[in-house]
Amino acid sequence: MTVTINDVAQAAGVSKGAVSYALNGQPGVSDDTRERILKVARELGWTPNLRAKSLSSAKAFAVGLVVARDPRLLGTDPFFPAFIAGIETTLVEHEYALVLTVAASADAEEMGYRKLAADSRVDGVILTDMRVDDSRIALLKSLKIPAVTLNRPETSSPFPAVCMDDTEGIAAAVEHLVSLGHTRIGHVGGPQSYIHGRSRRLAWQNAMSKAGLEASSFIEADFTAAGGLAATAELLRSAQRPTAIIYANDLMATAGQSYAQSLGLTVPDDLSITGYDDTELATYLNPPLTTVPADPLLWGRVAAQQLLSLLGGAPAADVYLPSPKLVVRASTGPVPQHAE
Amino acid sequence: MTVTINDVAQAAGVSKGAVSYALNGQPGVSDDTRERILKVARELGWTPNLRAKSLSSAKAFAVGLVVARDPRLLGTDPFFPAFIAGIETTLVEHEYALVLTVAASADAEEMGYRKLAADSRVDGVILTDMRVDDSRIALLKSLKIPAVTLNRPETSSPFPAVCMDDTEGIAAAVEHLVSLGHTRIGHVGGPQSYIHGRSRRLAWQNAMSKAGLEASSFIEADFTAAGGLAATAELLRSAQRPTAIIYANDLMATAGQSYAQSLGLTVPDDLSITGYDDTELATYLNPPLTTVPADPLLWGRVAAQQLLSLLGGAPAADVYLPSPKLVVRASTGPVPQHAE
DNA sequence: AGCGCTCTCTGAACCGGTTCAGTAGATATA
DNA sequence: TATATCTACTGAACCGGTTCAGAGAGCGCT
Repeated sequence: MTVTINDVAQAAGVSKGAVSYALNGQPGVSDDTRERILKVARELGWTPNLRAKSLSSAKAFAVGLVVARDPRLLGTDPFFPAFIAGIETTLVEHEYALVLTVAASADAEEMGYRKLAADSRVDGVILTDMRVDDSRIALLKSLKIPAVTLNRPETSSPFPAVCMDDTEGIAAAVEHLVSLGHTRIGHVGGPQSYIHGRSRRLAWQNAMSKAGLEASSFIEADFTAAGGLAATAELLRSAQRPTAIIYANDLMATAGQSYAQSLGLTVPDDLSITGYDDTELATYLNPPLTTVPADPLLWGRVAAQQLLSLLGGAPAADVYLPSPKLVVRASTGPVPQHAE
Repeated sequence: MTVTINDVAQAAGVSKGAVSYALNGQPGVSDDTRERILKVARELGWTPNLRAKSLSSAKAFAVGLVVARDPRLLGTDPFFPAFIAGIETTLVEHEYALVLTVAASADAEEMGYRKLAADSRVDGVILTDMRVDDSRIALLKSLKIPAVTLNRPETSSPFPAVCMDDTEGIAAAVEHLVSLGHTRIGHVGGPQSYIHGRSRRLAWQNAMSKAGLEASSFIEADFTAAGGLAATAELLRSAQRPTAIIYANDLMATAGQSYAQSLGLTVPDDLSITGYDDTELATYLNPPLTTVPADPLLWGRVAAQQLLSLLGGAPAADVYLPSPKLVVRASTGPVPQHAE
């Protein structure tokens, strides 16, 4: 049926071992013999059997990604598909595959990693959505699975991180709004249990105090449209209603913008709005959204590269990606006169 | 190190073969011996080595999904993440894994399937985004990979399909608009090379002629926000400007709605709009979007079930999922007076 | 010539399961 | 009692690679 290394050995008149050495570019065969073996293998149309390779070399030639999200909300996050696509661009070049697991709960997430480990499905994993005190680090350490994290967790981690600073973009958003005369700039953040939820809030806080402003209007939301709406409603109800809101992602910003408009407010005349992610839709909203582009494609590509080089035995060193720059569109404008 | 079937055999005082039979619930060992072997295996903490199983049983215990999309646009489609989550809910129950491939081009897509086949990474695949004359069917047939398709392709296909009728929802949208007095109802469709792009257009056409209306305002777009905007602009420029537009997905509808609003039109007073997908954001737009919920989670779950039972040797039979029903929100309203 | 060394290659073990042919013993059949 | 049948199990081959110990051949050096 399919041609095996045995067939090649027989056809070339050498032993299995010699064929293995020749095909893997290892020493142990002369150049002449190597050429001959390769030629025979080519003629016979031999292709390596990944399963056999996996068994004997104890490698899976695959990396894993466990996505812990409410499945119903997973579709709302534009980050993952693009991130996965980025991972793939690297993997295909190295004949690796991506094994994807979706987990609905924290338990399921842990089980996901445990299954990947127990079945040796993967040689390493990429950790996204790092949490402030992330139990996965200890888990993976105990499971002895190499990993790469997106951004460096606060917990001490033995795994290399691929870092993309999101504070600069948020700070730029604050500065941009301040330059437009805003002083009451609110922030609708993501869950503060996530390091990116927290770092964006801190970035907003720091930029605010740097500008001599009080960072008082903060609402912790959950990155969903529903959460964005609720947080916006709360901010707009408050006595010192903000004239601008910085959202931790585009989805919440869009929901907030729509909500504000439904109240009769005009964006940006009555309320300025910024997002984070720069989803495709952001450009096509009315008004188009001022936002900070995440670059999930690049992030995925580099994270996968990082993981593969870690698997190849390279020392674990963090990689820093360029900080994304604020993209100014029409959802931000001068502070309203009456609010001065 | 890890405990193998050999260790169990030795500890139980039987042969490897007996252990294998016992662990797999196969005949060939007495109940007493089986019990004893299972007990020993449990005590020793034996877990099957998937790689060895894969090699000897020639199965991968994984299914594949090749997503062919421009990676940069992948994030805009809320379908995939939820669909994948649905697949996962089935797979975890059966100890199967999902191998995901992202392909940017048609060539890459074919390569994706070929690689999965050559490496025997998967035991079967799920085909989404069926095209009118879909080359993947012949490809998979030649590669001898079992498959399940989303909806039945027009090409004759040996693979079972999981069908979810989208025509009913579109027809309902037309009827809904007709009942509101609209007569000029346009359609912004997806690429007509996709069967779901085409079937939605046909559903619109049929419903229109059923209502005695002319289905003349059709623009073929590409499911992206940019495409939705361009198509909307074209429709609104036309002499017989439609008073309502049915979009083939929410993303285009949202972009269209924003564009219309940016022209100073009011939705739905000047223009009614419907989408397709019922993304989370649809509820939180201003106005909230009338749309047809796709149920990617269910679709994924059933497709995976279908594939697994196919792999288990069940005969290939199509499955029909309930047709999604139109969800009416505030983006549709009575036809404008002056347009009567 | 004798020794050691390197280079090339072989044969077999090994990874951890599955599966099949064969056998011993118990049971049924005539 | 002799024979056929069945059950329960063993031993070995097998899946398709990797890897290691060791055998010869060829070479240089003293």
